[in-house]
Amino acid sequence: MGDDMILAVEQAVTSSDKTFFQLRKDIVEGTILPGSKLSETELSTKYSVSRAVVREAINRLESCHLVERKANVGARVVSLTPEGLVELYQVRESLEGMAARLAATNMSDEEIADLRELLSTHFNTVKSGETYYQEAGDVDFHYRIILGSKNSHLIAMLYNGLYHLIRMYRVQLGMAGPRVTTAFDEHKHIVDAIANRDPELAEMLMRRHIQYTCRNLKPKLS
Amino acid sequence: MGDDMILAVEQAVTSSDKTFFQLRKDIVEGTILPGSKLSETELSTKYSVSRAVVREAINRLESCHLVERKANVGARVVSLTPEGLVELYQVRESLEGMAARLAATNMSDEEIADLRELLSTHFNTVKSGETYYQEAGDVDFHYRIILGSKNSHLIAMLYNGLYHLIRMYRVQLGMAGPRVTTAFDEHKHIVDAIANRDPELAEMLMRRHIQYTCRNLKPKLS
DNA sequence: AAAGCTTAAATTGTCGACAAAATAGCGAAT
DNA sequence: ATTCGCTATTTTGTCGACAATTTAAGCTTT
Repeated sequence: MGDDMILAVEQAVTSSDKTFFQLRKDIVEGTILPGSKLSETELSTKYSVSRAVVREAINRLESCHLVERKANVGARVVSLTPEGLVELYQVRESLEGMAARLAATNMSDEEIADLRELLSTHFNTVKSGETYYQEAGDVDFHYRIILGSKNSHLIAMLYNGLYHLIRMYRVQLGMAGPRVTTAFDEHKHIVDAIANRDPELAEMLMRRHIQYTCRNLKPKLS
Repeated sequence: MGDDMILAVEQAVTSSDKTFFQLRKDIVEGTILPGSKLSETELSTKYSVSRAVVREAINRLESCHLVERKANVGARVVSLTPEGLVELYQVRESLEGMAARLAATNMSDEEIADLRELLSTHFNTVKSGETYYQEAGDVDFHYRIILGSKNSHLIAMLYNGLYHLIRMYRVQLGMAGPRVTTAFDEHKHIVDAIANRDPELAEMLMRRHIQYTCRNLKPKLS
């Protein structure tokens, strides 16, 4: 079970899809470095596809904010900056706060029970010292709450839009920090608020949680 | 001076840009009806461009959430539903609330003064009965605060992503409601909070303002 | 030696044609 | 008459080639 379980729902039907997924993976995981140029001809020979599908893939990457393109010039992988990280987490705080708020109303009792179970599983694996579950568990937790909001725009913006960029920052900063146990407590309080059907509190706790995460990541980049 | 002054910064350099802008305008303003199919060949003959540029334009429209595309099937203009409107305004409340919060910190004194001036101009034109400034004035107000956040992600998501869809709903619902004066008061309070450098209050007032707007729009669609 | 212009190479933008998939239409069987 | 299956048509996906723009190189000039 890898850390890309959240991608399971995406299935590549067309050749352009495959190229898009591959390119996104290479960018997010650092195989293609931030700031590097994406040559259409070069990539088309590398992946053995036409330039048209590479173009389409690059366009989609631009929509994810993973590459920047200038007309008649070309596309480059985005550069990671401390300011960019802060801006990204401000948006994330806003959207995931709203997601938690909505989840407190829209998640079913069963979904909440599943979330609790995930949390306890996560807790046991972390306690037994297997830290490599850490990021996957965290992503899964947040993802379920986003889905629990039942808001398709929210889901699309976070999942198709920002999460890959966030992960790219995480990878470049050398994975997660050491604040596993505190993050676990924060997650638990958020679930409690959702289970108590308290939208205000759920939003506030989620926003604080993300603020803490940002403060934890920020010093690593500068 | 039309209601598309906010688009002034966008300039079409490539043929695909023009097609994208044209298509977006036709969809947002209702020339192409919600739910209708977008045939690539048909559009390519209609706009006298190649199918490739139409494809690229449609892909961009999909990123704006204005069309939905299924592989090997085609693209359709999104359908407008009451649930979709609510979801859209939930996201908008979240993002613009954050924009107001950030604007309270990041807007310069000069920008705030300009905003105040815009508001008084708006007030005078409304008082003199020229209601056709209404929507443009409202959009301009919100747009300046979004820019004032100085957060590029926020700006991109709202401006390139959601505002056209919001406008599409507004057009389909027969333009704005009659709550001009109350909205003006709300705008004024928001500017006051920003001028007082009070992020918490600015966010809260903006969120309430958008909630009211949504409640005002909602009964028209069902 | 440095700056500016001219020309050559490389890259992106656009186009028409072919391949693959899905839809529509027709006919046969129940 | 309806359903199932087959064929034909339409539509999307992919490809290679050409056009337009940008970038790089070389030359001239000061």
